[in-house]
Amino acid sequence: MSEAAGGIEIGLNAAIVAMVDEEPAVLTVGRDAGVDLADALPFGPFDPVRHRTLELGLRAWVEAQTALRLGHVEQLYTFGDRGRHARADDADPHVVSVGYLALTRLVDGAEGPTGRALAATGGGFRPWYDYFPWEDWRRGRPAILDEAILPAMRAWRAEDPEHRGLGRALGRAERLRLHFGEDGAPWDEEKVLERYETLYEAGLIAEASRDGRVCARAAAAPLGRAMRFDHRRILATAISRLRAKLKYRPVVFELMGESFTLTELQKTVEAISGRHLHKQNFRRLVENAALVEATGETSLVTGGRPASLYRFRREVLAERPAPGLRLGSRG
Amino acid sequence: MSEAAGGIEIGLNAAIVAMVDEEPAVLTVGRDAGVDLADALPFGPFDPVRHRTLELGLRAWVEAQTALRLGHVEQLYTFGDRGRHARADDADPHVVSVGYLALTRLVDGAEGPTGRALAATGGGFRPWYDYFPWEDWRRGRPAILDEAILPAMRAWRAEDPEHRGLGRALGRAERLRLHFGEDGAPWDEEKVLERYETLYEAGLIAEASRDGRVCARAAAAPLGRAMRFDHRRILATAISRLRAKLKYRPVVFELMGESFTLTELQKTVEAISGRHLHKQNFRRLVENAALVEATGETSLVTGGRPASLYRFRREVLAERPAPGLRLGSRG
DNA sequence: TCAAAAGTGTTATCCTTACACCCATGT
DNA sequence: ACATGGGTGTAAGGATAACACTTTTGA
Repeated sequence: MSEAAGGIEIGLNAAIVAMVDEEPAVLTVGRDAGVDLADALPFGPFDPVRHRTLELGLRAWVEAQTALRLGHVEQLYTFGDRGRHARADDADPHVVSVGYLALTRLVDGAEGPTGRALAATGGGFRPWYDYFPWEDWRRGRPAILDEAILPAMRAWRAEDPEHRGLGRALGRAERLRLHFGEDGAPWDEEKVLERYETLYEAGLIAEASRDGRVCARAAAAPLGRAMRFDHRRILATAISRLRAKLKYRPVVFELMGESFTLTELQKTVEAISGRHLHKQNFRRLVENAALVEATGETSLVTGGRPASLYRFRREVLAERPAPGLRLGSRG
Repeated sequence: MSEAAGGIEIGLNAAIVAMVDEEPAVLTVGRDAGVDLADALPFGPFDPVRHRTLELGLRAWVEAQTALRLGHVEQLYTFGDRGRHARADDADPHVVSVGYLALTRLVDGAEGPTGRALAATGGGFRPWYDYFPWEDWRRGRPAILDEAILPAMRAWRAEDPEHRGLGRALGRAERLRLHFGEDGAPWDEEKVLERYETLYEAGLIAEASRDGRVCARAAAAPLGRAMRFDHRRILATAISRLRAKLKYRPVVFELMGESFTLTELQKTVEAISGRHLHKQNFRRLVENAALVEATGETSLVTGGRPASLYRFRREVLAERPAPGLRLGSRG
């Protein structure tokens, strides 16, 4: 019980999310080291001598490197996987990495903190649906599902060795039903991680080849943009969490400006949850959740009738135990 | 970006939960080292050379040391706090600890794996409400709330330096309302961690004295049994998570035997969620969630009319996207 | 005058809550 | 017979889902 396993490093990985033109986007760093062609999430080592907590450590290096002001910051998961994190060779020091989700607001287009952020990291904000095109149902069912994913997944299901989950794990058919909505089952937008992991196992994700899997299909027509190490998995975790949290915590407002129209708010929620919402119901929802209040001003940039501007009512935090946008199945 | 912070150790802490006579109990290890008088959660170092993932590492040492078979295992949170984990002196190596929740079933009273588990660790399973007496509302509002906690917390609220949360943090009055149900607000049984942290901040938790806080009140009449380091915080996290998860995943069954009566199931759910449920509504809930099926047998040990025995329907896992006991506000 | 987007009112349906009553066994 | 716990039916209320329609601007 006293054998210490020394030589471990703690890495902090952050999925830093902001809205860029109605699109949820994530900060990626450039391929500065030239090690790999894929995008990576910003990464920083945790130094327990300088920082009292993991979150403070994260905030410190993010703010130092990117000049972004982080709003909501949330720990996602700690990964200790060998073979996923590091490349196959075992010589490098072991890195246990703690994944974080952070929300921020971009002040301006190209100037301001944001511009400097991009310059400093050599990367930039990129729409998260570039990495997960099958998660964007805002304009209906994504074509990639029926054209590429489901045919391949049905083949994978057919070659199922035992047609049933062993022990408590789900079998392939069940996972296809529950996570991908096969056989008329509903699509659950929160199951982003489950879908990613199932695709990974089925060998449809380019990253899986590093894990010693055959990726014939992945090589032929890659599903979404790849990322370094297991960063795409961290991003999938981040999206899952954000989509879930939206419903019981007012996190959207961390991504919005000071004032906004109800349509802008709806577009943001739609962008995050990846689905279309009914205008009328969404408005009533916001209304009787008392999440916002009118500023009295109107916005004329909409193209039609001017829209009232609203601001977030901070008071709800003190009023309601779980303030959020409890979108039903239709919103 | 390349400064490595070496010399860190990864510790794995598990809140291993099982039912002991209608009480949720947690495995604690004895004060073998004699270092501290308080109970501790079982702890093991993570050795990345021997174990591929954190969870496998955890399962390995738990099974080696306790002979328990773990069912559901779930990562809770990773703590890097200095000053909470380690004692104040900075000389010892930094430990980042990953908290886990694990559910298990005790096969027998004193023999079998359980007995050996107790013997091997020098500790045993102890009701979790020993550590959190204010969380047990099964027999109505706990007396300790009105007798000790709320008076002290009102005093703490009165000496609030700024009467309002600074920035996005909640003020003392709001926290008392939302987390402790002051001023007619409802009690939310999932806010176990929030309550513990508020009590900690208010100086009512014995453990806080190690963090350099004055604990006049804590010394006079300690609230609940203390634990070593920040283990009670990990346990609070575990209870919060389990209470929440109960509602959308069939985790209760990890704590039940193969077959059980509906009343036994209800008692277990009540024990975990810490509140009383209406019999009729609970039964209907279980019924149309299709979570169980009758075995055909009956139990005669109830004292009244024999009760039908049921077993968990594993098939729901494949049928429903979120099978659980969505207890409403009354159950 | 028309397109585009904002904003309002109303109804059917389901799920939650709550209540009241009957059944089978041991003592 | 009666106490004890097991088991069932049904009505009221509130939240959700879905519908169609009016209003105000710019071009």
